[in-house]
Amino acid sequence: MPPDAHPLTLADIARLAGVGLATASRALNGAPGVAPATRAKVLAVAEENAFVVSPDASRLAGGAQRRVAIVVPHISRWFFGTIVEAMLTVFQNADLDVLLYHVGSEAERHDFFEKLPARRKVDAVVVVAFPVDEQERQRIELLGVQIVAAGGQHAVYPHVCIDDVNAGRTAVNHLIGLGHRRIAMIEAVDPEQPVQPRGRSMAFYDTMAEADIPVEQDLVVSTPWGPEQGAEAMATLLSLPNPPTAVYAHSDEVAFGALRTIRRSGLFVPEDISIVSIDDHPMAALTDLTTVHQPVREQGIAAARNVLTLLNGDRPDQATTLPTQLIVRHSTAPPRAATAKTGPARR
Amino acid sequence: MPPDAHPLTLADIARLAGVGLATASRALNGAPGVAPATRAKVLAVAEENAFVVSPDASRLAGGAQRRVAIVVPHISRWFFGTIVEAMLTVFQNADLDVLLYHVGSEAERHDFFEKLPARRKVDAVVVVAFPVDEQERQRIELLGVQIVAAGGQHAVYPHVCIDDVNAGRTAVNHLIGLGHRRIAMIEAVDPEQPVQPRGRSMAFYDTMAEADIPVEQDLVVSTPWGPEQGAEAMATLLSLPNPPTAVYAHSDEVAFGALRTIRRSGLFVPEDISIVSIDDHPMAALTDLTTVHQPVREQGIAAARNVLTLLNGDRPDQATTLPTQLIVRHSTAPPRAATAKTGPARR
DNA sequence: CTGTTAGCGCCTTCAT
DNA sequence: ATGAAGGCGCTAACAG
Repeated sequence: MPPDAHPLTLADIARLAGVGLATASRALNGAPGVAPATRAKVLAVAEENAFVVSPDASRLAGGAQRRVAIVVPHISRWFFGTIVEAMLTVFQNADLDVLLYHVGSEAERHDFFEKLPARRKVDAVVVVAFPVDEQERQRIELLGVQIVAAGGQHAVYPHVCIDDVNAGRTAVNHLIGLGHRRIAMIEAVDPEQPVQPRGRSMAFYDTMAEADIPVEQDLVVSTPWGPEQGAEAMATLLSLPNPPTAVYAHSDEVAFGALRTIRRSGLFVPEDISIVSIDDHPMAALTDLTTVHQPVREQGIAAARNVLTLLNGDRPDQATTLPTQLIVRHSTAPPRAATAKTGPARR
Repeated sequence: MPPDAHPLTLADIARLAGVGLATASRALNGAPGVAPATRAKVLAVAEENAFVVSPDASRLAGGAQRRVAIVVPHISRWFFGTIVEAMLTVFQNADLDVLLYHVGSEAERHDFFEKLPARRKVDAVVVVAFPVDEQERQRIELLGVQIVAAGGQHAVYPHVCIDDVNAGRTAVNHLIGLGHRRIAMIEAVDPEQPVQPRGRSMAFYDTMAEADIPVEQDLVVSTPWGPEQGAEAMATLLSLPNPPTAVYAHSDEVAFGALRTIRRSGLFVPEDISIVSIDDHPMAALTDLTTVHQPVREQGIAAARNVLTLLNGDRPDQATTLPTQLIVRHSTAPPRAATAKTGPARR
């Protein structure tokens, strides 16, 4: 069949199905008030001709657009890529088009909130792992656009995330349980973000306090996210007069860098130094890194479902917190018998 | 200022600027035939009110949509995420909206080519690293949608890629130059794709032939992409009666798995066995993996620029091949002196 | 150079 | 349950 250079319009479908324009529209949109037989006929004709309603015209005329926006900071990183991939799957199954916006910097993010709502390009927006300030949120919601968060922090709109504090506590407690006391933390920060999530850091201070272990400020080092940065941070830690026996890193990717530094220094993991982090990146298994697993795909799926619910007119759960789980591999062990620390060396 | 629940329209801007509707339209679109002063005035008013033309209405009325589609197989993987991130940056700077489609399976891909053109949702589509068959291409081009490829193979539409054969040859020659003869290949394939890129495999056979080294079929193993798969493939290789002294892997991620298997077997890299691959994944540096670097961001940027050129009415280069480069780290070394077992076991 | 006038493809009352 | 008519916000001829 010769491909028609001119895509069919709703009018064509209506004619082919032998019904009126309005009826065809109602049928395609699943609107009520169409005889089942009529609807089936229209749907069949549409199917045959690979016809899909034009989202552009549809929304111009006041309908929904079946289009959502995903706003993400660093899509090339595993966490973000995975969560986006999961959401895409859900959205595509629901026949929603996805507009992707990358907001690495403050400026880009400002730009996004400036331009998107201005034209109602989408029915909903999903922000991945970054905060939206109250002004931005109001601006966008006033325009009737729904907002949902994935993989971030608590918020006033529906969001799905993990409990960072809890994950961090699990990691640190694992180290403490092994008998470590000189525990360092490599804090990962995003220099581009005006406000940093604090959960994973708080977890450290809280857990240490509960165990009555004073934290030395030298043992806490902040660094931008990334393996190279993790490597440097670890170098700083190792150059201390009295280095730590264990390290808690905010993220696996930071830990990977730290691991390299440790090994290049001629030290062994976990014999000389233990390391634990959060995420369970695919490379963690290959590196034998003990870490706290977080369900990434699941967060994306849940967030996408929230959008579907919202678009469906229902109210999704305000907060969804997915469970994390400690995965013990071989990067952690009791500290070298310092003096007489008879820790319960399970594992 | 109280955000207007009703976004301004072109008519509003025209009125505020004291000009006619058409003039405002022309001014905003950079169309010719507008007095500089008038244009400035319109632009100023638009700026003040954060007004942006509605792509939906614009395209409905026959204008461009300033919207492009990116079609990508596995966005959660480093290569794809990075290339998409690069393209996004370029597109956002050009004020183009990006529609993202994930096509993991054949079915999804079919779906894409079925529905997208049907409604002219975009001005152009970029396919990332997967082939488009002739029928699909024609279908889409007949509808006036431009098509461009990134990170894939040669094609009839503008494409940017690396020379896979050349990259592979570089890798294999490195091994041969070191003195290896029992060289294995771990071939990565995508079970979902009907047709596999052959460049990296051909490179192996060609280079071996040129060096007059017969390739034993046992030393070639195919596996789906992925670290775990690479690990298994390596296990197969190691269980051979006469294992290879060097391995050429199609991709770093596969090599990572292979590395683990080797080390878990108690063997040392590169003393006992050398390994080289292609990509230069960020973890390659951390793993001391010798690899052939390919410029990923650059491929994305070039492809995006091609789209801009096309949208601008010009013809971009039909083929852009970006250079690759061997990065020698510490996963490759001359083979152990065949008989004597005098390994300098550094590390 | 600038304003006026048709639609673009669709959804929505409003009738029938 | 269905058809007819108006208009969504904008661009592309046309006039002036």
